[in-house]
Amino acid sequence: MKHKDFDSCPICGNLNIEDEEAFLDDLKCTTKVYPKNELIIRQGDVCDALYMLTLGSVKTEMITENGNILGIEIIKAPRPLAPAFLFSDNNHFPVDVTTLEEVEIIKIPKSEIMRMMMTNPDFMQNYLTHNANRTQFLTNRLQLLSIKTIKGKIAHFLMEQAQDTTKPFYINRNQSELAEFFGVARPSLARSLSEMVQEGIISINKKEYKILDMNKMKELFV
Amino acid sequence: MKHKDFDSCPICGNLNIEDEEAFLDDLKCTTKVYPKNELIIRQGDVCDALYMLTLGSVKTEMITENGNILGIEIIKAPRPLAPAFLFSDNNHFPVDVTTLEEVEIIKIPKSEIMRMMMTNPDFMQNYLTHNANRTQFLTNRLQLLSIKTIKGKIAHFLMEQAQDTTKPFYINRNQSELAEFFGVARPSLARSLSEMVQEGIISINKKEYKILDMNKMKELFV
DNA sequence: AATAAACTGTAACAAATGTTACATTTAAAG
DNA sequence: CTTTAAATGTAACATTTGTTACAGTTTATT
Repeated sequence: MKHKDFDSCPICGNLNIEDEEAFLDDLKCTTKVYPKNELIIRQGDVCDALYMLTLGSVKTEMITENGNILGIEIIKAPRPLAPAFLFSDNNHFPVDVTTLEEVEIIKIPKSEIMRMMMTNPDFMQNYLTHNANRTQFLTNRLQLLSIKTIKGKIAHFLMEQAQDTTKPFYINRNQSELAEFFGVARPSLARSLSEMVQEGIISINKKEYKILDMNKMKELFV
Repeated sequence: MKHKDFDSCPICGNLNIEDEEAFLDDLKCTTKVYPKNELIIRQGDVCDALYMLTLGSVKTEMITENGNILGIEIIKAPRPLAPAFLFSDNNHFPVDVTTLEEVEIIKIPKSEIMRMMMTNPDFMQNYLTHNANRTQFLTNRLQLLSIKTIKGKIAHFLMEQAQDTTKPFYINRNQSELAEFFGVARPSLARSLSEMVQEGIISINKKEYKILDMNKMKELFV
């Protein structure tokens, strides 16, 4: 048994071939196919197994991969559905999950996941890294969202993006995307940006940004 | 070697005594004592080991345990300092950490943590659970913060707190604490609350809340 | 029971952001 | 190069929230 997209799975990706074969044959799990537009996981459902989406795509209200919030997130195979919640004390799904097409889901019991981790260091490393990345992402979003003013968010974001804060750098998102990322209205963002330019804090040329006044920049984090 | 507060550590707490002894004796780690008011970890530092705070307390700018944001978080021993970041791809500390008093920190290499996990199922379970709880907490905060209006935040929060939405329930935080939790000003919260009462959506009696109109409640999540 | 402290309600006003609308500029498609 | 669509700049106004201040209420302390 060899799965088509096994390699691109964030958790099972880097395992070597031997392991992959043994891994899947060995795994006590149930595979299930769901039709299109079916609600497969309800908010509040107990999460006692890892749901690995292996074929198709589902949608869920969540924080999306590219950082937008409370939008509909579309998850495409292969990806685990909520790997972090499997081990939390309050192990309930935080959201509904609905299929967008016919999907295949492998349901792996928690005990099996733990066994795999104990026996396969790469698997454990991948699992931990995947969750760690998610945590870091969430922390970052939370820091950004907890800044009250739009100018503050801009300042935080730009300082994070600029490797060298003395040189110009590129942001490859347009204003609409940035506004959505910040959770603010597009014209409001534009106003704040142009004010920051007028105040001599930054300069903008298309998608090239430059920080001109670091002190004023830092004052914006109130 | 037996550590005083070993049992109250979220990760090493539930291990049985045998394990505890073997565990600590066996562990290839370095213990270090830092004086008061020293910056021991800088934002951006590479995080290649688990920093376990075993004695004393430190402060860090972060999301606090009780949910307040971008405030100064005070961490008291025993607790790991940033267990999630150890395994993330971009393994850098997101914040500065400064000692508040003389502290003792055990620095455990990543490889040792992995070895412990492989050999000690309880340890692995604890580590995973601790990180999972953190993730769930962050997701929850993010959902709350991403609601734009104060009334929306209130609605979200109350619906989460009420086990049975048809019966009255208690919130044991006062208005100031709630306002801080929501990241809004106290008088603004009071205004929104009293408007929701006037509109017949909820009733409030001291710290007893009741949801009166579920439909109007749900309309607030715009 | 008296006093002080903390908490709550509320009002007037300031500030920030959202909304709508439209002109202008830039990028993409033909 | 022309035409069209997308992105940006900006203005007027509405709405929400913050700020400050203070009075009324409740709770804790003595």
